[in-house]
Amino acid sequence: MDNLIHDILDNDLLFGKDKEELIVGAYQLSDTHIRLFFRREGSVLYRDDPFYPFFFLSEETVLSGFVPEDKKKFWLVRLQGNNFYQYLAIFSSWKTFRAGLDFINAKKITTARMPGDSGHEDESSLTYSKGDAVTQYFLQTGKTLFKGMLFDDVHRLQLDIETYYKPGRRDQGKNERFSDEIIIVSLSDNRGMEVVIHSRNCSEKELLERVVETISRMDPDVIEGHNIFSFDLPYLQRRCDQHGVSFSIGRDGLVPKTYPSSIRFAERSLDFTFFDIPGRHVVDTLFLVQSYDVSKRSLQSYGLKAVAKHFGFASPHRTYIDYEDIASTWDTDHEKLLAYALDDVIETRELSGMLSGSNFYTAQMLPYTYAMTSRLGPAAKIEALFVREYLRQKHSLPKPSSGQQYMGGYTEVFLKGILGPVVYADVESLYPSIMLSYDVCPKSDALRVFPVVLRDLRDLRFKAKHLVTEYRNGKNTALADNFDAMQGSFKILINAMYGYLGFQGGIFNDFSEADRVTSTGQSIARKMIAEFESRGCRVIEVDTDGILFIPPPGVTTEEDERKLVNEVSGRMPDGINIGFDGRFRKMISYLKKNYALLDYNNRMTVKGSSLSSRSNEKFGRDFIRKGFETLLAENIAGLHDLFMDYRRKIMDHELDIAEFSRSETLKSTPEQYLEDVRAGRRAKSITYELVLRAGGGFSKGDRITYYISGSGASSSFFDKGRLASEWNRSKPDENTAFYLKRLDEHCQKFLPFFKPQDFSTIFSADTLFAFSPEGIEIIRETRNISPETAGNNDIL
DNA sequence: AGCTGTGGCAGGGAGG
DNA sequence: CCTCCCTGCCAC
Repeated sequence: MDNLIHDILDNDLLFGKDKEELIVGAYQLSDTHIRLFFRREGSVLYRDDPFYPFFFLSEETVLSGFVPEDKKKFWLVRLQGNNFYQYLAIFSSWKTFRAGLDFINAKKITTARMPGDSGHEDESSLTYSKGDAVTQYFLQTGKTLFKGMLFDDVHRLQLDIETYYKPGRRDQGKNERFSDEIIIVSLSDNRGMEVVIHSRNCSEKELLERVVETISRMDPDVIEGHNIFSFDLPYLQRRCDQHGVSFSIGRDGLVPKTYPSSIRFAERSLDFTFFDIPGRHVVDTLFLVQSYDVSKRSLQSYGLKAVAKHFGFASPHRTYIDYEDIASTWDTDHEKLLAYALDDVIETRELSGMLSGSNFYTAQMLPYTYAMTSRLGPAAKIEALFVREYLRQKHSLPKPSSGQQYMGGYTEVFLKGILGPVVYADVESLYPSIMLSYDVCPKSDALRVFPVVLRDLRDLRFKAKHLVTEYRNGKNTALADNFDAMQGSFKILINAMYGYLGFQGGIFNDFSEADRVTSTGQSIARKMIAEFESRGCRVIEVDTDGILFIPPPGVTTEEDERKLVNEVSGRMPDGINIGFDGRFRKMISYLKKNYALLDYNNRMTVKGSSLSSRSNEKFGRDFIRKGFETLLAENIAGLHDLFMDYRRKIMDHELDIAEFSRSETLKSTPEQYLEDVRAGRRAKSITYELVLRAGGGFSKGDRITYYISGSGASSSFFDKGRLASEWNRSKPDENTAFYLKRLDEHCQKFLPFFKPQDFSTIFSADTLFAFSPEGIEIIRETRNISPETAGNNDIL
């Protein structure tokens, strides 16, 4: 158990099919044998067998911990995958894959189960075939795990297509979208190859043939693209079909298999068609970006160009062409379009290089392929680590417990208003630290794997981080980056372990342990508050593991502040450390989880859904931001001017569609929405009504950008939505009354900082008298009276 | 086909 | 008007 993770790294456990009687997992024991785990009558048995595709029964072993009469207590592994044979033919690298093939050929094995078999009939009903079919099937199902390899050593190819867009056609709906011709396919790889194949001098059919030939010749391990599952691959496949070109981009000339799949990012989920390319892994960088944004929440758009700019690897000489202009650019300046297409794949390469590394190293720890790992959520990965260790120790697995978690983080605002100076301190890795220091372990974890995995992951991360520093100092950037990606993969798993405890479907879930983690977190937060207060700090806000406070008068320099934080950190329980995490000149404290911070370089950051949300109109976000800056500068006349400026722009239709449109993500299918509305399960909504009226062309996961049209501030607007693309600058029909109402709603954010009378003077257009800030005072500080605090006051 | 958690705010439809 | 409830988005 000491070397759990290393053991995991050295063995391949692969999951099988989720059916009643069959194989639930397998190790690759050696080049010639695998160990198969299978279940029968409630228990898990295993046997060691010669290599797939043949296996013979040897002795069966019952796993420990299983109580046959107590079926409720133990359950067998919850399985993944759609065809366990597919998973059995997974090898550590393409080299061992070839060795397996040679093994089959050397032994002259001529029978195998064929693709399409459901795989769970009894032996007598199996379909066997001869000769080449074995080889074919072997290849068809083959995947590599990249055990022990460095990310840089794997051959990754990036792919992007451009189509000749005929205006008006795409808007007809999804079914029409394959009618455009492919004019450019750009390819690059991580070994410096960059090519653009285009149809300037050849037919589309010849273009497609060259693409298939090029990919086969390059023979990459991984194919990457931005939105590749929903656009590039299905498009290429469709056009190949139409031209009678074999879409054989898999290894050994095999064609991809497709099946519908879906992926979830926090609260949103989206459907896509998964492309399983034999012998290769497909990675969609759009998924990587969205997954990244779940924790960072820093991206405005998930489009390739926007992301490249955000991360700072967009070339300053990069060619930009609007979507609608692709066809005309192709006609007038095709060299420019070729440059544009090449920039796309180069940016995809950069993006993947930055975000893929941690998935790559996670895959080396898990019984999932690299492509699978890059699409899986964190809970599945955690569970896989546990299941793998249980099967290795030949122990049966528990069943998920039912119930729910009751507690979460502690959040409180003590002071509101305009405050400063401010220090931000936070408990380092609060939940993982608690789980380690307070010996948290699910009650169903009979082997007590949970704390061991957590500790090992932490130690491994520490070692990996150490290596990053070492290689950075030694100027070995490539190796440093690799180890940075590796420590990142450990970090993701460490942070996911708490969430897993409260996960309904987790077989090792334990809601009371999850509650123990959060309630311990709450008392640590309270202790932290008390310690800072007793040193003369005035606490502004606490949220879960972080605290914002005004240091006492004597503490003025950063050094003083750090010393203070250190002192409090020393007073915390063993294993719990508080770190200094920033200092600010001023802060606007508005509500829980909603505030603005002004640093010592006078840069302001705004946090919270009520102050800066992507679902708000851009003009509203700008108004609040500028308003807060003005407020921090205590410029009252400036606030009034700002309000008047926006009011005039709205009334004179001076705002551009980008400033007053709103965007929302479709979280269910339009059909599901209709169904729910009919059943009275949900109310009507502008976005879905809009999509239904547009008649197709939109699906789950799409972002709808719309505005409110018409006139009059009626009480409901669900039928007044228009797509942003329908807006006409020369005939602006946005609903002025609605947007003035929205402006007023945004003004409400400034209400707490003024007396009611002053507030209405500043944010009104009364022209009877010229506006004067005379006599208006900013309310600098309000003590927040929460129910809890109010109770304490009564006692006092 | 696969799935990490709670806490908090805003907006809008529905119905009294 | 108001409250209730749902959805969407965000902090941690």
